[in-house]
Amino acid sequence: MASMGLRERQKASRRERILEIAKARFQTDGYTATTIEMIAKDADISAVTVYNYFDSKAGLLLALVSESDQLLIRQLKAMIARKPKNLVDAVASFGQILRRHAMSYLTKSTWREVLSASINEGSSDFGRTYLELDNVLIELMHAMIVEFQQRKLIPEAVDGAALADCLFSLQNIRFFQFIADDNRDDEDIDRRLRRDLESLKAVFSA
Amino acid sequence: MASMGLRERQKASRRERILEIAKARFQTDGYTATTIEMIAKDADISAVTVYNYFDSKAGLLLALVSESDQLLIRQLKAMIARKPKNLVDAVASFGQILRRHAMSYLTKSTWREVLSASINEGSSDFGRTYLELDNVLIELMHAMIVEFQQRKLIPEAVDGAALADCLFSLQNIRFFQFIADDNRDDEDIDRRLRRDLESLKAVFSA
DNA sequence: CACGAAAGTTTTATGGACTAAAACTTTTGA
DNA sequence: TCAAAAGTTTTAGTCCATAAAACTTTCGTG
Repeated sequence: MASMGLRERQKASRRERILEIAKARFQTDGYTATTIEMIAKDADISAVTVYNYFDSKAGLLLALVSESDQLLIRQLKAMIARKPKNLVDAVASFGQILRRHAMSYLTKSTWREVLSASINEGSSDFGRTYLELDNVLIELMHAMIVEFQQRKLIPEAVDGAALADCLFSLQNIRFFQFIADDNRDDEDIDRRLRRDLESLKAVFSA
Repeated sequence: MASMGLRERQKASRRERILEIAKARFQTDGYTATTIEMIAKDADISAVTVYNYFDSKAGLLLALVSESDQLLIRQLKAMIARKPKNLVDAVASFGQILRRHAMSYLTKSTWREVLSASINEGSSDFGRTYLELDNVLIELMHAMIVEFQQRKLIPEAVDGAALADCLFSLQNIRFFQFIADDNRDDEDIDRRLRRDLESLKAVFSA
């Protein structure tokens, strides 16, 4: 924006610069091994200034994660546009896209930092950013369900928003479990999520 | 065990002593305000020795949490013995007991420390202890479902173990959300969990 | 354009979690 | 009784995070 004063422009560009440098560092040295001091030195600023822009080291990480969101959202939209045949497949694909996207971006260990910080700092910037992110995904799930309703594969009477929230949450806790355990692979979780949905179908269709 | 040598007995009693002292400190001063140094000083040992017994400050906290488990399990068993009328009520009660028990024991802020550490340290002692804890609860949920099947309220054909895992997980993520947000109260979550189950019933009964 | 206020940055100092290594003490078993 | 094993303490250090004071840059206004 040309309307910004010098101060504002400097602030924005410095923020970008910190993010770029942090990203490079995280990728080459890993999250835990890179220190705030390193990032500050690379950026020719003091460590305290980094804290001026980001709440915490994990906050810096989240800012990077949310950058990758646009891509994830596009992938999910593409999947929805492909009109999955049934709800189980749709939710399973949703989860799979999320997991694969996550793994293409960060290691499980680094994701654990993100998730753990997202719980611990519910009130901070970090927490809020993360919640927004989830809300976007819930919205997508909702859009998907509405499509199913339009195709008459789900009754109109069902509360789409409530269902979206619930199915997203179910998918999300399986994502947590995926991230928490290094020995659990994508297919493992896929099977489990499908089994979840089949079990629910089995109880509630009675 | 009388068969233990002096060394082993000392080790066990010192561990107990640290736990007791930590519990007292956490209760009077709160989790974040108490330092490992304080606990060590109270116990007349060095801070490093505390780390010799527990992986981390959060690990100390978890050891305390798991002490309270026996009570929780008894409450859940009592609820199951009361033969709830339907699955929705049963799962909702399950969640409610968990939340109330949690709140009677620690503040949300302290629970956030527990949960965030449980994700971050999936491999450590901490993570394993926490997983075991969840498994016990899943087993209880399973027992409850088996009862429902015996009472012919759920078809025999349903995979009880899978369903238990799924319903527990759903309940659990709502617990996470309860803990993550100071402004969300027990009833709030109760409504949401019921709505989840009703939505699922609505889709899958078609 | 000059000057004071506002915003932003750096320096300095501090606290606390956690780790590693070396020195020391106690227990144990032969 | 004595040496090895186990456990503890001291010491020293790294890093995250925060606070306060001093300093520099930008901005709006007369």
